[in-house]
Formats: sequence, structure tokens, C-alpha cells
Amino acid sequence: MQNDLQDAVVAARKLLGYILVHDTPTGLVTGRIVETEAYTADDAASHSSRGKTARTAAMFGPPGHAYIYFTYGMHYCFNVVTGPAGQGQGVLIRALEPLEGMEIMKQNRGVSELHSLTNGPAKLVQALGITKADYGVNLLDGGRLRLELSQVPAQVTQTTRVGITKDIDRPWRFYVTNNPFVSRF
DNA sequence: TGAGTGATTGACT
DNA sequence: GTCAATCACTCAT
Repeated sequence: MQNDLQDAVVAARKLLGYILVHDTPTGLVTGRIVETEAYTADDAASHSSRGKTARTAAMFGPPGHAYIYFTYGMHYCFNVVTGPAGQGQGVLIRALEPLEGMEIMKQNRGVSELHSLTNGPAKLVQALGITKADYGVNLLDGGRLRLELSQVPAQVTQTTRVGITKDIDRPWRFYVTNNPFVSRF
């Protein structure tokens, strides 16, 4: 995994075979990563492109850690930092397929429909109960919030990214082909 | 010091 | 399809 995290674009592709696990006080919540986007240091759409700030500090830290940011005044999004340290690369997790702890997810999200629990970057953060307390944590050392290798998806679609206004032509969005939990098609 | 913008979502027309 | 919610940061006074 460490080697796969050296490059954000490679890592975005590889992360589709992983499961995100959160060991919460109310129970275990897990989901398979089905959609990601890569953001690099020389990328105008990346938060790191204008230099390191207090907000983006984790993005410039060692790979395999969590970068969580607050946006639009009401939403959090979750990223996996990629390396090497000091570069400011990361992979945005855009969607998960719920595996365990669905009842907890429904409670966290306030909705009962399985399909709308985790099909968006801010939704999955809320469903898994991830907060700013998890900012900067190591995802590879078996802590409460961690990544676990699953199976490599049968087919992956590569396309342009969603929701940005700069460098919109870079084909750095990856998702599991035909998976119903992807945020957009 | 203040206006503008954003890796979004959900409610409403 | 349109729009409000409302915070951190950037850029321009």
C-alpha cells in the first residue's frame, strides 16, 4: 500500500479495491470505496496548489493519513493523503458501498434509503461518523479509522472530475463500473 | 478589512 | 432546474 500511495493518480485507482473501516462507539461501520478523485500539487483544482495553510496542513504530511476539510459552510469531505510528504497530494473519496453497520449509517444520516447513505463525498463522511477529530490520523496503522485491502474491482471507469471549475479536463476521477452507489454517472 | 468563491447537499418550483 | 445554507480561505482594496 505504501508504494501505491506515492502518486495520487495511481493511488486513486488502487483505492477502489479497499474498504474504509470506522470503529465507532456505537459499532463497526464499513464501506467499500467505489469512487475517487486525484488531486496533485500542481493542480489548480487542489487545495494544496496555493501553498500550505492551517486548513490543508495534513495534505502536506506523510501519505496514508486522513485530510478532512470543511466546505460550503456545512459539509465535510474525506481524503487520503498521498506522498511523498511535503508534496500536497491527496485522493478524495467520493462514494462508498455500505457493507456493515448500515443501521448506524441510517441513524447518522437521518435517512432510511440504503442507496442515498454514502453516494457523495459529504454523505459518506456523515454516514461513517467521521469528524474533525479524525483529521490527520494514520489510516494504515490499525486505528479506529483505517483502510483494509479488499478485492480489486472487475472493471473501472476513468473520467473527468466533478464539481470543480479549474483544470476540469484532467481525467483523474475513477469509479467502479456499473456500481449503483457511485455519486454521478 | 471586505468581497468573492468553493472537491456539496437537500428543499423547493 | 434553481437556490439557499453559511465557513475557511484567497485576493483585492
